[in-house]
Amino acid sequence: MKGIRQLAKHLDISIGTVSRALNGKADVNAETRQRVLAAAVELGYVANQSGRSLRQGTTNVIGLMMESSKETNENGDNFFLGLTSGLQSVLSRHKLDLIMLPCPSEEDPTEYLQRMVARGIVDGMIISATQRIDHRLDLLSRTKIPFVTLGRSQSGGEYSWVDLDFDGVANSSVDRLIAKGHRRIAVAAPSNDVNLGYIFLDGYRNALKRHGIAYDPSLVFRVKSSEQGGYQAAHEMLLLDDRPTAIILIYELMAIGLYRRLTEAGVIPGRDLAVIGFREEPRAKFLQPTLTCFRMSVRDLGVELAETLLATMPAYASFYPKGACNTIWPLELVPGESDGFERKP
Amino acid sequence: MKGIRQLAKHLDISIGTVSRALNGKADVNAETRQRVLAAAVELGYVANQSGRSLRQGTTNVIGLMMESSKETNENGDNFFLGLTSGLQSVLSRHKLDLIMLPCPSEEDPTEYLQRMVARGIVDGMIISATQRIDHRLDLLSRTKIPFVTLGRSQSGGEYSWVDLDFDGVANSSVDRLIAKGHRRIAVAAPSNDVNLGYIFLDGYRNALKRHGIAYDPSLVFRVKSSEQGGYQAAHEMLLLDDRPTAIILIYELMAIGLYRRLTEAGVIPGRDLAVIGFREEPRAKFLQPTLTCFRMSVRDLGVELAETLLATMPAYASFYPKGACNTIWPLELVPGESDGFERKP
DNA sequence: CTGAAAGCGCTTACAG
DNA sequence: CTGAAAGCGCTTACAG
Repeated sequence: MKGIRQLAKHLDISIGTVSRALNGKADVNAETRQRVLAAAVELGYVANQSGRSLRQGTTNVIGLMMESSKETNENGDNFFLGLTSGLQSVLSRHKLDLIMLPCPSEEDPTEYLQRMVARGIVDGMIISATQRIDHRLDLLSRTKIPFVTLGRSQSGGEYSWVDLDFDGVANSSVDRLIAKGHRRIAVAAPSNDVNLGYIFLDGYRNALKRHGIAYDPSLVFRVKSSEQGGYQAAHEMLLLDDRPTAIILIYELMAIGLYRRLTEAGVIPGRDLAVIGFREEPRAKFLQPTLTCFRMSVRDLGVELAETLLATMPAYASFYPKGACNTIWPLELVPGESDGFERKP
Repeated sequence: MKGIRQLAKHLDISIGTVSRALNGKADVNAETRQRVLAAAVELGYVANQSGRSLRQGTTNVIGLMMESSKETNENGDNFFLGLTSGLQSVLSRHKLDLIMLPCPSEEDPTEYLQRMVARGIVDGMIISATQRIDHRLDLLSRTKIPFVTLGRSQSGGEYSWVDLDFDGVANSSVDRLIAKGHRRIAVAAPSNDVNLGYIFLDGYRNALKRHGIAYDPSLVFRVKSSEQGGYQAAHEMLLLDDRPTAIILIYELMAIGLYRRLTEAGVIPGRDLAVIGFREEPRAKFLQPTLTCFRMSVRDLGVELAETLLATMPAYASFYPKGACNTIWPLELVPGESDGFERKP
């Protein structure tokens, strides 16, 4: 005999009372509750999750799906570890636990998610790195499991999401560069189908149009979201006959590789080429000249994501009355020296 | 009605047969099995995990505990993301899933682990960043849940572990520096109670003794395992009257901060000070002069960890006959320019 | 080869 | 305030 039965026997009361005492139900004698609580600590009893879940239909666990692609791994993206801190600060208020579900790169993400959801180990899901077409969202909508995404998508119908303000970054970058006299402004965008690339490029094209500058596809470098991708973008740019005078990067680590390739070619950022990076990143802090980039709090983003998710879960919605919602997460420009020069006409 | 009951009704057979067919039991008519499998796919049926776990007493899930300290987050340690790839490649052979359990920094790690284990959501645990005294290991030993650690500890009694060869790194670093004429060799070691610091320092002291050099405590800088820690170590070193001529770092990102502080002071690595870094790291690749460091495959380490864990689990031990074991994981020296000069006597 | 039944550990109406 | 009992969804001896 083990579990709650053993504890009940040890206390010589019924398992029902033990359960009620442990779960903080009101209709338990104060003294009984104390005895139960004390015995639970003494014997190290914690309710078996499978038993609870089966009975209650909930697990009190929120899942964060991560695609651990080779690319992500090698570049050491600290984004997820930062997010968890903010997520947990909210979830812990409600005694919810966070688990990270790393999808193997060989496995189809939708099938992996399907399996995880069907097994019933989570009450809600957080999905990141949304693709433009992302069947995971269709799956979650169909299954009716509460979820929130970090990033928009064309899939999944109506749902709650939080996304970075890529449009804002594109606009303020272009405006800033044009104010300094630039007309040929390049972009290094992700080569995969992640949705943020599309949003950013839309913003970029609109911003150019606003300034009456024609869109030139040869100035859009589609590269990996990595340091290597930045190197590649610089490499391709240097091969152009009519080089751009400025470049905007859409991934934080690109700047490192870009600087390296530029340095090899004797092109100095901030003097020969204006560079605006994406998210401010500790690893890019050492760059010389300092990088103009955008600041945001990853932890606060985690808070926002968690609250948005809970708002869609019936059991917690009363705490977060905003309900289902879509949030554009702002980024703040941090001026550096990398785009500090005026372009002479 | 839902779950297996619904599926059985749809097929007009008993739930027992459905279960046996789905679980690949031998005593099922081939045609029946086909029908069941087809229907499961069609209706998107996957067995509820809580139901299975409760009945079987296993969850087919392996947990990887991570302490998401602020320090780790901000430094973007890609180590864990790299590990998961290797871990999963082994676990997936046995249809085991990996989940990452991020312990909030506010919470006591042992209590967090206790809760996760008692809930019964994992069949086995992987513990990293072992402390010299680490109550998590005592807990796991007591609970008799299969586990493996990345890193040794004085706690927990007999158990399986894999650990990097810190002693080897210390020895070959010291030997190498001494061969180049250095006598005053400093070390930047972690300031927290993580066990690897102790092991490394033991190796360092023994290596010095082997060469007849007295141990000088003022040459051991205890700093954070981060870029900032490297900066701090360099800073403290520069304040010394009798400066060392060489320094060994025990964390990969320290090199970045160290270089920065040295550069600020006009001290050139590889000319004025010999530097040996720890693990080879993409983010430190850009350093000039190139860093002498040690190479290892994080993915293969994950493979080793997973196989070591499975060897201790009765259900899988037959596949990994090595049984419980302790492995010292080798690192290979990668010569760079940072310690390339001969020290003049 | 299949079905009927027990039971994994819990929580929660229900009765007292 | 407490106990007895049902039942969450599954797997697995057991009987046929």
